Formats: sequence, structure tokens, C-alpha cells
Amino acid sequence: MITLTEENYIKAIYHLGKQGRENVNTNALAEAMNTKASSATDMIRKLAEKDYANYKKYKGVTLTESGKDIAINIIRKHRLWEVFLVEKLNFTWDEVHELAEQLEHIKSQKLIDELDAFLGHPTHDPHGDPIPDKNGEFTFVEKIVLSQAQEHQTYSCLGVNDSSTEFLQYLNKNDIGLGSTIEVVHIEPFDKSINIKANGKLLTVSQSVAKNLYLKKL
Amino acid sequence: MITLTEENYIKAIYHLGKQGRENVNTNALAEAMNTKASSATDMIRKLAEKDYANYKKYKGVTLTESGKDIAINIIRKHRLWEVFLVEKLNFTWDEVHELAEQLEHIKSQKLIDELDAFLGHPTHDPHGDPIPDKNGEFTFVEKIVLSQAQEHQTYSCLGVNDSSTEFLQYLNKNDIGLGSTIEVVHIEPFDKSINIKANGKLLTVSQSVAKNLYLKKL
DNA sequence: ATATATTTTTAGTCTAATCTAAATATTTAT
DNA sequence: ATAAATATTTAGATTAGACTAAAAATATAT
Repeated sequence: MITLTEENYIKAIYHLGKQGRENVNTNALAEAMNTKASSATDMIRKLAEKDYANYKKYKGVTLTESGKDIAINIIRKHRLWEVFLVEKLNFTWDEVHELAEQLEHIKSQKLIDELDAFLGHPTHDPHGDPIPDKNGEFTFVEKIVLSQAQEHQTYSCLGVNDSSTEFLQYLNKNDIGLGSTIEVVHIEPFDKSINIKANGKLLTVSQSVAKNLYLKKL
Repeated sequence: MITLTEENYIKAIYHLGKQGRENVNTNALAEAMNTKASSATDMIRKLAEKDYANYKKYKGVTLTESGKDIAINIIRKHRLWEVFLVEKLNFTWDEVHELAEQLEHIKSQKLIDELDAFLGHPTHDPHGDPIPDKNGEFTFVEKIVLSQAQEHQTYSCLGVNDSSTEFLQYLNKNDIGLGSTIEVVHIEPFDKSINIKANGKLLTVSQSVAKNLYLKKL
């Protein structure tokens, strides 16, 4: 049986080590976990013993295949819950993260399979991050920010970079949400402001907005 | 901050002591928690210290008002999650309990308020037990079993007593579910078998079925 | 009413996850 | 290449929640 704390360390190693492939330093891990280096060392030892991690003293830690599987499964759960909270329970994009940190530890294969189906097998969460499928495969989507978009091209909104309340409220006001269709009508060479048609409505957005909106080409 | 274990003990005291009003013995509590009497004593001490419980050595334990509030809130969450799992995620009535035991500990007021609204403010869970509202008030509904029903009266299905897979499958096969309308057409005096019209369809059910189906008068 | 049985509490350990402080490796700078 | 700085590990303690075994209180039975 894997404990909640072990799961959280595994997740942190995964994120810090770029999908768990690169070595993660004890100090970096301790900081991510809001704990001390000595505690991180203890946990790394334990994870290595349970064969979730590869560890050589003073050389940092990576995840084993089974460690990665666990991490990916937690990420899948986290992101599916985020979609649920935003799409079904009226949460805003910035409210969901810490709640999903709790929900991701609920243990039930059927729950997560059914939730996935209930949500229509989403491939991305409200921040535009990909949701691994049942087999741990990520859907790769070329993600760009609006400021890198091309004139006359049509895109779909994947998520946001800045998830401040103000920015999300700005998007709401302009009817831009997950999956919104955005057509780049014109890019003003002078100040790089962008004329877009969002869900049919014309709108001019500034660079600072454009830098924080993730899109995929349609 | 209240721990998960504390919450579970409080819930057990609430259930064992008839809404936490009656004294609960250390041994009974230990058995309910699958632990030993000495552990229960330790926890009772702790709960009393935190003012969730009233405790006199050798005299058992009751809940304080704040302890009861906590218990009722956990029960509310548990039962709302059960409704969600059955109504939205295709769980059967007997699959939901242990999963709801995990979900009931998720901490977010907004989550539970929104879930409640999403489900249409249900008053009863899939087992026919009442769901306390936001203020901790239970909807009292006179709950009878089908075997006590009156001829020519119409009822609504509240839940089941026996939640074995076989029984639930029997009900599914006959299109009886939560909220189904059941009219008692005729009670056979010879063997007490009951002729009912369930969701429009005529059906004869035996006493053993009738004893396990909870109804409320319409 | 007293002995016996049962229940509850106490005392002392154990494990997981944390901490501080000290010791040891490794890295960096000269 | 060595000293200083930084990173990591070790050693020993702490806390929550559990355990066993023994002691103490309460309940039961004759």
C-alpha cells in the first residue's frame, strides 16, 4: 500500500525531474514538499526500497517505471477532477488546483474511469495541460500562446498561463472559455495588439492578454 | 485542524450513540473503528481535549454540539457523494459506500455546496437515508417498507435495506430505482405477495423483496 | 457481600513522517 | 590543488495513532 505522502513525493519528483527522467536534488525536492532536506532523504530511501525510485547517495533521485506509472495516474486524476470542477461545478480555473490536490488521492479505478467518460474523455485540463489516458499516454498537442499566432488562422482555446482572478474574469466577460474558437483577424504591427473573433464576436486584445492565452491550431 | 482519524471517530460516536446523544462505550467504539480499546481511550481523550466530546473516565463518551456539527457535515458529504456516484457515474447502490468513506473527507465548502446544487438538492441518499441540508437539518420522511404498504396507495422508492448485488440486479431488471413510482394494486392474503405497478409496469413481488424496499407515501 | 468476570485505563513500545544539529560529501573559487 | 561554500546524509528526538500487557475500576453472579 502506498501512502498519501509517498504519492506526493513521487508526484514532486516527476514534475521536478521533467517527467521523472532527470535527477532531482534532495534540496529541490525538500523545498517542493515544504519540508527539510533530511526528511526528503528519508523518503527517497523509502521510495527506493519500494522500487518506485532510483537513488544513489549524493547523486539525486529519478523515478523507476513503476514510480512513473504512479505519478502519471495521479496527474490523470488531478486533471480530470479539475475539468469536473470547472465544467460541472462552476469553479473558475484558478480555484481548482488545491482542491484537485485532495481529490487526486481518492482510490478507485472505477471512479476515475467513469468520471473520464462522464466528462467525455477530455484531453486537456482547464490550464491547457494534457490529461494522460487510461494507458498513461498523453495527447500531444502543439500548444502556442496567442501572441505567437498567425493572422487568418483559427484556433481553439486550450487554457491560460496567468490564472489570476482578474484575468479569468476578463476572459469570462468576453465569453472566452475552454474550447472557445478564436480566429486571428489582424495583428497590428505598431503595438502587436491582436484583433480576434472569439466565438463570433470581434475583440481587440493587448500583448499582455495574448501572452497568457494558450491555443491550439484547428 | 481536525485529522482524518479524528473525523472517523467522531462519525462512529455519532452513529453508535444515536446521533451522538447517548453514551458510547470504549469497547463498542474500538470495535466500530477496528482498533483496540486502549487506542479508543487515547482518541476519546484527545477529542474531549479539543472539545468535540464529553468524557468521564469509565463512563463512556458523547459528542458536544461542535462534535455533532462535524459528524453531521461528514454525513452530508458522504450521502451527497453517494447520490453523485449512483446518479451520474453509473455506480450501483452497493458499490458506493466505501468510496464515499474516502470522499467524505475532502475539505471544501464550495465543493459540497456546488455538488448539492448540481444534484438538485437531494433529500435522501441511494439507501434512503436523509441528507442533512447546509444547516444540518434532516428532512424527515416517514419511511416504510413495501411489506407494510397499503392497497391502492401510491409510493415513491426511497432506497433499499438489502443492498446485495442480486437484489439490486433484480430491481434493475424490473426498472425499479431511486424515485420510482410504485402503486400497490393488490395484496394477496394467502402468501402476502404484492401486486404492484412500478413505473407503469405490473409486477408481483414476494415478501422477501417487499421487506427490503423502502418507500414513502406520495 | 464478596468473588469473578468484564470493561476501561495506564504504561511502555512501535511506525511513519517530521525536525534539529552535527558530520560528511561534493562543488566552486581561487 | 586546496580551502571555503554548499549540499547531503546521519544521529537522535518528536508527534499521531496504533499496539500489548498489566493494573484498576465497574458490573455480575452466587
